[in-house]
Amino acid sequence: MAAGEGAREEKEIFAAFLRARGQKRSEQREAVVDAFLRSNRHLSVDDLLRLARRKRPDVGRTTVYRTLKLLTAAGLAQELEVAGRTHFEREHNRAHHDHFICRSCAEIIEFTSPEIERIQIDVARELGFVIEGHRHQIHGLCRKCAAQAGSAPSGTAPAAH
Amino acid sequence: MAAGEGAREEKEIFAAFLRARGQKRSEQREAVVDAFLRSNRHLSVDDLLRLARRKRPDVGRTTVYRTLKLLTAAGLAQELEVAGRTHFEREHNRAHHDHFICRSCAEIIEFTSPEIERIQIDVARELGFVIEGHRHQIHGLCRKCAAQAGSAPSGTAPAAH
DNA sequence: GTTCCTGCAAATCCTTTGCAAGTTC
DNA sequence: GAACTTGCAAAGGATTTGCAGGAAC
Repeated sequence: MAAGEGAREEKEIFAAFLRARGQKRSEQREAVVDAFLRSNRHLSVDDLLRLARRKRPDVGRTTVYRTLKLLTAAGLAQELEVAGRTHFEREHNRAHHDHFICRSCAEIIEFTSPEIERIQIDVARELGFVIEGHRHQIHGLCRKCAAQAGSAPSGTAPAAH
Repeated sequence: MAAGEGAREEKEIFAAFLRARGQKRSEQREAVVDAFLRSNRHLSVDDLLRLARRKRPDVGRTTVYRTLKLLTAAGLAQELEVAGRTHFEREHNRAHHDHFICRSCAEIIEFTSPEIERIQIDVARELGFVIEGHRHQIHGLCRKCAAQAGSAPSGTAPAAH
C-alpha cells in the first residue's frame, strides 16, 4: 500500500486543529483518522468503522461519526452522497474532482474538468454568489455495466437531464 | 398566481402514467399532484404536505411520499438534496439546470450552462459511461448574504474545492 | 483534578411498510 | 366485487445525544 503519502501532513493539520480548539487526542480517534487517511477511496461510516477496528477493535460507531465531523471541520474530509448513503473522502490537497456513479455496480469514477470549474466560477461571479464548495455527481452506467445491460451504444448518450 | 401554465399537460401525462400501470386516481393523490404542479419552487415533503392539506386536510404524509415517488417515476418530479433534506422540484419540460444553494438563507438559485452539459457528455463518452442524470449543486453564499457577511468582495471566489 | 472522550443505549429524524377500512373502476 | 389507496401505527435505517466511566492534560 503506497497510500499514506500526504498522511503525515494531514495528521499534523488535524493535531493542530484539535489543539486550537482545546481538544484532546485519543487512541480511538487516532485509529479512525489513520484508517481514513490510509484509504484513498470513498468510505461509508461502516467501511471506516470496519477499518478502524482492525487496529482497535473497541472503536465505537459513535466515535467514527464524531471523528468524521471533526475531519470535515478540519477540511480533511468531504461528505458525499451516494445512493442515499453518506460517504466520505479525503479532501486535503486533492485536485477538485467530480463523480460518476454507476447505479448498477455502485462504482465511483472521479473526473476533473478545469473547464467546468472555470464556467462555474464565471456564472457565480455573474450572480454575485460566493462559492464555498460544490457537489457534482453524474449517475448512470459505467462501461462494464452498460455493456452487460445489452445494446446501449455508448456513443448515444440518452437524455441527460 | 400565474403558475399553472404547463400543469394541464403534466396532469394528463400523470393520468396516462397511472392508466398505463393500471393504477387509479384518488382525491388525495390529486390534491398532492395539484399542489406540486402549482408550485414552482423546491419543496420538501413537509412543504408539499402543508400545501396539499390546504385543499384536503385529510391528506396523510404517507400519501405525499407515495405520490412523489409516482411523480418522479413519471418524470414529472426530480429529487434534490438540500442540506441533508430531500426536496423535489418540477422536472417536465424544464431546461436542465443546476443549483446554487446559499448556506446562509437556504435560497436556491437555478442556473443553466450548456457548456457544462456538453463537457459532461464528452467526458462520459471518453469513459464509456452512460449518463442517466446528474446532480450538480454549488453551495456558498448568495449575493445578499455575502454582502451581509462583511467584506467578501464577490470578485474573488475563495477556493472552490 | 478538570476537562475531554468513549461506548452504550435511548432518542431523533426521515422514510418505508403492514394492515384494516374506504374508494375507484 | 376486485383491485387499488389511504392513514395510522409500527418498523427501519441512519445519525445524534444523554450519561456514567475512563483517559488525557
